[in-house]
Parts: sequence; structure tokens; C-alpha cells
Amino acid sequence: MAFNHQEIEKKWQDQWESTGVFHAKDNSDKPKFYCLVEFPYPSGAGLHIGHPRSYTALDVIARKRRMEGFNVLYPMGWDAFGLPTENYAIKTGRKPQEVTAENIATFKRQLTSLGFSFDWSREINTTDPEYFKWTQWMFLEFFKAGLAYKASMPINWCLSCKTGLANEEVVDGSCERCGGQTEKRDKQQWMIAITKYADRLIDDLEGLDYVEKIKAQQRNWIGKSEGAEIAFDLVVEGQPEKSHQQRVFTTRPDTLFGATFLVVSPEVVDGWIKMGWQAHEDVQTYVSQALKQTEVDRTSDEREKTGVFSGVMAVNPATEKQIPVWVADYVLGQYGTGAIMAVPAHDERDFSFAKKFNLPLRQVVRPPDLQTILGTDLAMAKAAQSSIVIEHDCYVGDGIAINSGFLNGLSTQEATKQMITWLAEKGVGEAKTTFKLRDWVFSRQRYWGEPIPLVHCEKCDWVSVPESQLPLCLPEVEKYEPSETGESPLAQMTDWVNTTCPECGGPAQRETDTMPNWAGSSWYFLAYAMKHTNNFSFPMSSYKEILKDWMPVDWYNGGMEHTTLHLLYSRFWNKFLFDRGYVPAPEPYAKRTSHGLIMAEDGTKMSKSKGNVVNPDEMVTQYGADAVRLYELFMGPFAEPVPWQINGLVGMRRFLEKSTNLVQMISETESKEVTRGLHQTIKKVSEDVEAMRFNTAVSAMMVFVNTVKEQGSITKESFNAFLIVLCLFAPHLANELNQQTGGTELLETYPWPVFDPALIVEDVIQMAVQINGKARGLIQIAPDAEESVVMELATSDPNIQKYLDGQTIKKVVYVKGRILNIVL
RNA sequence: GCCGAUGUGGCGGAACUGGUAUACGCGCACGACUCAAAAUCGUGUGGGGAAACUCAUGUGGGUUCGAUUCCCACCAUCGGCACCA
Repeated sequence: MAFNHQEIEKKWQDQWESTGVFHAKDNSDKPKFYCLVEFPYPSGAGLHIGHPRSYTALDVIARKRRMEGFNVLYPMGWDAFGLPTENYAIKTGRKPQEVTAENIATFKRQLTSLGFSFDWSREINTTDPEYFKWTQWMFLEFFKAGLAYKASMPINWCLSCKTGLANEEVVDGSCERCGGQTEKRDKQQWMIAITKYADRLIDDLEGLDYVEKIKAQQRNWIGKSEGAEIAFDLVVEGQPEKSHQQRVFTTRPDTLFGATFLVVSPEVVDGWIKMGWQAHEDVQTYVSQALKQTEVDRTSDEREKTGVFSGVMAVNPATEKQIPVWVADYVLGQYGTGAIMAVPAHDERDFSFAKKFNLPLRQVVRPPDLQTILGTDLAMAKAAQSSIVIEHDCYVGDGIAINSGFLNGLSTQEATKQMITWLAEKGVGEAKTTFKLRDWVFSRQRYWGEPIPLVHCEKCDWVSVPESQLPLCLPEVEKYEPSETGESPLAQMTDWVNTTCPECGGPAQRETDTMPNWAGSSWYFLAYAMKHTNNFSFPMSSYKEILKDWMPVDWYNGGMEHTTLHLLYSRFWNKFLFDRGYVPAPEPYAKRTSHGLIMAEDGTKMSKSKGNVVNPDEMVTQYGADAVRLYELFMGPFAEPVPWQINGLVGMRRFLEKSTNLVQMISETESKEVTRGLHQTIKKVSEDVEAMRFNTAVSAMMVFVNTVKEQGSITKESFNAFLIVLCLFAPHLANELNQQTGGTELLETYPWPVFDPALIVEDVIQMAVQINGKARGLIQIAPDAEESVVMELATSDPNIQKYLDGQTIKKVVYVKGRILNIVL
């Protein structure tokens, strides 16, 4: 029976709103469950069809938890500062505040139309002064703790627009807007020292329930490597010996005896030249060309290694021999010390460089004896063996030190230790850990962000804006473009900029940079919990209890693309607040899962330029919110990318209509099949939802509806239990059918049904009979039948007998409830 | 190049701990209803073969009574990082 989805959706959405069933309760006696999805950026394009995938998934979980008796917090808000809105404002001359308000209204309407069980009473918005006063306050905490500092960092600069650009606005080295050339310019910017937390950000991953690939990606991003920093004396023509040194970082100090040359980055040589060193002409040429190259060029695929001899020699502290110093762009200026000791016999890049420029090799590690490895593990031995064969002259694995003086005969591990001790004793090096992770550039020369609440005073240097003056709001400006001097548009508002120093009362200027949009999203999970306490006002200490009640987030779902930025920033931010004593847990999220992207029908990414974007409004209007919710979860495995197929929605709609038809089949009795099917469905859905196997959960409900249709009748009790299950996925129709069949309460207030294991057991099952492992027949038996009974039944089957004729049975494999295999 | 994931009908996908490969949905074909169509309902639907049977889970091997599942090698596709010392 067709139903009018628009009518019933409105009806139940109003009911949920007016009864407040989805409101989380502060100070409740029930156990808490904090369920979180990434809050969206309210863009002008409206909700993307991919958003509801994550939201529906955790909506199902939130709804189930409520029915299971938890006090559930499932909130929603807006991450609304950012570039697209600002650019839209620049283009149209409208206020970003207005544009944001409109976009939020659209998003909220769209989310409401899908029936999510968000607690809208806790809605937050990062651009709301009442919200960002906290973001500003927290920044000041970083500042007070010495973790926020100013440093000169390069920004992208468009030569023709004369403005700074975000990385995103630079496409292939040109300005996205005008196509003009861009270059890097140094600018003093605020930084936050996330690297101080690098170790803890890695170590604390250990105890978290994150999907393994998320952990791996964060570890790789932080990129911890342990090794040593070693100082090499340089021998420069016309300069006294030992007057200069170059430090290198290595993860393999044990191979120092094998270092046959040094390689320094163009950046390092550039530094030498700037300090007055006379480089040979070809060195100068090489360096200036290398520095001009964009990152894309320098890192392009399968590029031949280039380099040039610098003219400088270095002294290997272990062998005391002079070795040449080369310049090459494969060594990065930003990583480590910008220089390496090359050990061509034991590093692949050094090896290919040495081959190309005919530099000497010196073997200092012998692969471990096969015998030694064989003693441990066969697979390992094979792996070790193959790596030895493949590398030929270059062996990168661990082994035994040779040609290495006092290290000879030691294992790589032991040799590393001894070498570090030796370096320290001689005063030429020490153990050192480096990270790939760099400090967080926290300044933007933009309008649409939180103003950085600092004041610069000639006398007092940088001073915090006092808590009582927060929020520090954005001034009204005439133009939203960054200024031609590279300052943010705020710099032109002299009335706003010029102020008095909070410390000494003298004249002072405000910082005109704003914060990146990552700032507001780095602590928003706290804001939802804080929202109803103390009117969201200072001080932070007044939220201690409520944060203790709600934190950490029990389940956080979001996109893989946020793994190394938002997810890492917010973990860091929370850890910092934890150290300051403001939040109760060192980690913000106990569990993190990820959804797969929704692709266009042809399997490619949806994009406006391709015109293959699916509009959720149209889908909801045409097929109904429940069908869209079901399809978002049914379309494929939740964690994997899946193409959007409009036909899939047709099937969901049919399923809902079939469910509606069951109302006519309600009667006093039902068959065993229906009862069993119901309990099987409850079990399957319960388990699948927890494991995020939503696609098979939906399929289980379909199977049940098909069963009832075949059987023709269902009791009211069973139908009601089914509606509770269905309510997770299709809450509008489930409530409607519940009311139609006499229910007076919202389905959301019912307890989650419990299945009876006894009712799930089938009394007769079909068992395959195999001959030599091939299925040859089917028999009907009790699931726990004894082998003799099953054999008798099987051998009396004419189909099976045919195979047994004139053969001797060698073996019978019988697995209860699974298989009977007769081996001839 | 490194890391990670994936590969099953016409399509999206399912398969517990190794136990009837293709659940569920889409599509398609035929039938019913209809003047007709849509919608709906019913039946069928991996390939080959009249059938017995046989071949099929990216490819090639292996372990096993039995492999989509475990092991080895390879191929392809997607994602992340990209010369990280």
C-alpha cells in the first residue's frame, strides 16, 4: 500500500521536536553514551548526499542505545568559519555572517527532513561569538603555556592579485582566481607547538579503539624516527681546519664507518652562500635552480637523481678519512638537519646516487646468517633471504657489523647503542629523535575566522586580551580581500587595530591575523557537553563536573580525509586542556570509525564541475526520508566507497510499502516460521548494527518481511517488535504503523527487544551431502542429528547411492549442522 | 617507490570460526490484472549442455576430505604519503 511520506514525515518530526525525546539529560542516573559525527561546513551548495551516510549510521546507533536504556548525547552543529564563505562574500559583497546564517538554515532544514535524532537544544556554531570566545580563550591558554609562538613561515603569494593564498587556492603553481604566477613569501605567523605532543600522540593511540588504518595513518604522519645527530668537521679551501661543522641526522648511526660522502640540501648550501661562502659557479647554479623548483617538480615521479660536488670535504669522525660533500635536491631542507651522511652500501637512495656519480661504497653490515634466522621463523627467513637477493650490493636490513672497528661482530641493534655512546664520549654526536610532524601554522591573513586575541605593545611585547573582554569580535569591514601588503583585511580597520595595552595602558595594536578553521573544530566535542551548564559563560572550571560526566566521546565517526588534520589537532587540543586540568580524559574519543565516500554512478567522485552531484532534497521529496536513510546504509559495506544508484532507492521504497502491507496480516496467531524469523532478525540486526554491517542488517529486515508475506499472518506483538527494529532505520514509517495498530507512545520510548535463543533454532535443516568434496545431494535432518542417522539417510538417497555403487568408503567427514562429506 | 585496501552474476553486493558460492536489492524475461500502459502481484534468472554433468569468486601454484575464506608468487584497480636520511 502506497503511503504519503511527506505527510507522515512532517507529523513525526513535529512530535519528536515537541516532546524532546532526543534531548540528552545532564546529571542523569542512566549510563551515558556520547555519539558524535563530524559537524558539517555549511557551504552554499547545501547538504551533500554523502553527509547522511555517516549521520544515519550513528543515528541508528544512537537510537538503539536510547532503547537500550542509555542517556544518549547525539549533537549537531556548524563548523562555519572558512574560505568558501569568505570568497563568496568577496564575490557578492555580502556579509559572511549573513551568508553563513542562510546556509545554516538550509542545512538544518535538510538534516531535519531526514529525521535524525539530534539533540538540537545543544546546537553550536563556531562563528557564534558565544562559541568563539572559548576558542579564543583556549588559544590564550596555549599562549600562556608558551606553546603559541611567532615564527617566520612561508605563505603562498599571488603576484597579480597581491594577496596571500591558501594551499587550496594554488593550482599547479598558479593562482586559482586569476591564473597568475604565485611564489612563496616569508611572513611572521603564529605557530602552535603540536610537536611537543608528538610522542604522546603516538603512544596514546595504543589504548584507543580506532580502526587500525587510522592509527597507522596517524603514526606515519607524525613520523617518529629514532637515531642520532652526528657532527662532521668540514674542510673548506682557504679556511682553517675544524672551523666549520655540518650536523647530519641518521637513523643508522651503526653504519657511520660506511659513510663515504655527505649530501646536503640546496637550502643548507644556500645558507652557506648567504653567510659568505664562495661557492663554485656550477654549485651556485644548481642551488638556485633547485630552490626555484616547485614542490611538485622536486617530488615528481621516477626522477633521475641530480646533484653536484660542493667543493667541500668532510671528515668522517669514525674513519677519520676525508669524504666529499655533495649537494642534491633529494635531501630536504626542512627535515632533520637538512643534511645526511650517505651510506651507499646500506641505503637505496644513497646507493643509486653513488652509482650515478661513481662514488665509493663501503660495506659495513653483513646480512645475518640464514641459520640464525631459520632458528626463529620460516617465513621470516624467506623474507630475509629474498631481500638479500634483491638488493645485490645494497643491503638495507639489519645484520652484523663488519669493517667497523670497535663495532665489528655486533648486531645492528647493539652496534647502534655502542656507536651512540662512542659519539657522546667523543663529543661529536648524540641520540636524537625527529618527527615528520611540524608545528601548526595558526595564522591566516583572512577575515572570516576568529580574531587572534593578542595585543602588541611596544613596552610589553605580546599581551593577552583579558578574559573579560572576550569574545573579541570581528569588526565590520568594507572589503573582505586580504590587503596588498599581505595583511588580513582587519589591518585596514585602524579603529579596531589601535587599542591600549591591557598591561600598561599604553598605546598598542591588535593582532590582525585570524585563526584557521581547524581551531573551532578542535574542541567542539566539549562544547556540546558544556552547552547547558553555566550559560556557556566563563570560567572554564565551572564545567569540570559536566565534562567529567560526558567525556570522552564513546563513538566518533567521520571521514578518512580528516585523519591527519582535524583528528590529530583535536586530540592534541584535548591533551593540552587535560594537562591544564580542564578536561577529565587525556583522549577525546574512545572509538573512531570511518565511512566510505559515496561516488557517482560511474564510480568516480561526485563533483560540481562534472555535474554528477546528487541532491538529497530531490531524493527525500521523491522517495521519502526513510527510503533515503535505508539506501544510504544498504548500498554497500559502510567503510567502503560505493557508487550511488538511483535504482537502489526504488527497492527501499518497495520494501517500506511491503512493510506497510503487513498491517493487514495482523491476526491472533502466527506460524513458527514467523516467530523464528522475528527472533533471528532481532539477533542479526542487533549484532550487525554494532559492527556497522548496516547493509546486512537491512537485508535481514527484508528477509523477515518476505517471510511474513509468504506465511500470511503475524501477531500484533511480533509486528510491534519488528517496528521497534525498523524504527532505527525508518523512524517515520515505523512510528506511523505503530500508531495505526493502536500504539499511543512514540516508538522511541520502547525498550530494545531481546531475542530468545531457543526460538531461533531451526528444527529441520537442509544439509548438503558431498562425495569427495563435491555437493551431490541435499537431506533434511535435525541440526543436532547423530552421524549414524545422517549417514543412513544419505546413503538411502538414490542420487547419492549412484555414486556409492561399487565404491568403498574411505572416510566420512561429518560436521554437525554443516556438512556430510563421504570420501571414496 | 613505500604504506594500506579491494578484486565474486548484467549492476550494488552476501557468505559465521575453512563446510550447499551468488543471501538481499536492482535490472532483465515470461505470466496475471488492464482496451492499453504504468503500478502491483506471481514465476524464472551465473556460463555451457537436451540431460547426466561440467566450468565459474582477478591469474598461477600450494595446504585440506573440502578454499571466496589459509599460505606463496603474480596481475589489476582504488586510496594515502611521496626521495623523511
